[in-house]
Amino acid sequence: MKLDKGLMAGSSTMLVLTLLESGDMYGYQMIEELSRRSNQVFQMQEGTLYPILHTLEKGKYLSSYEQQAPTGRMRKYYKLTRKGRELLTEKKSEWEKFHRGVEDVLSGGANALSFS
Amino acid sequence: MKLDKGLMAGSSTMLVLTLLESGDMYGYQMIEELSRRSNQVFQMQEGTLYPILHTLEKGKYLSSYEQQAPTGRMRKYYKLTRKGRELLTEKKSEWEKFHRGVEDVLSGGANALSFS
DNA sequence: CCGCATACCTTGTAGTTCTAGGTATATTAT
DNA sequence: ATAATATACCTAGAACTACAAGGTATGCGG
Repeated sequence: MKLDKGLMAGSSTMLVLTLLESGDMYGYQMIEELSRRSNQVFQMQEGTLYPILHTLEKGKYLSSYEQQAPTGRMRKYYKLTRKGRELLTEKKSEWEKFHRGVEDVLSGGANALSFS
Repeated sequence: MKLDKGLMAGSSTMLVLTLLESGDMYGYQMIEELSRRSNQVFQMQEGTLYPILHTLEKGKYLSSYEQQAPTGRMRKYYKLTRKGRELLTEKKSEWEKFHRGVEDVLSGGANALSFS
């Protein structure tokens, strides 16, 4: 990533699952799509992505199938399973909580004006 | 943390520096204050905080001094240095970029409606 | 034919957090 | 008095995550 890599930890899985929400994709494509959607902020490395995909597949969060590209090359597509969709829901909920927490701290304290 | 610990990676330093922006604090107090400001979302562990403080002090981002509490106990207060303020500015800027990137991906693609 | 983009993969390293301890003092409950 | 709890600091080792850097292979353009 172009950012502090620490920031990515914990959100990579959510980002990958989110991509697959809009349709099956193969690994290389996910890297490009993630870059495109984030305005080039996220440049995920292959060494980051592939292990994530393998772990998610082992855990039955994704399934995969091979398909020949128009060019003739083989591509390995990944598909969200039901379990994967559930995981994504959880991850998004955690992100919301985390995000709100950070914003609260940055703004000097939760509910600073909530009771006014 | 009560959240996926991966999510915290990379933002803990920013959160600690942010706390010190509003005044000198000692470690134990930071943990309580972080919890309070985040509505109990962030429960930083001592094993997380103290190494961060030591690393920041080694890097001259913080200075420290001891002071006796009204109770008689000694407390080690930390203070932001100029270098620390600069680091905080950087960290906040990175957080903004990261945060925007995640939201863009979650919403299905950057600038999806920007050109309409 | 050679270089580049595509497409997949793995190993080892570095960074971060947490667990699980340890030490010590002050307050509160028994 | 004494035991338990809260305060307050610290560290070593385990677990997880991302990356760097390597490898393999195919298709296309010059």
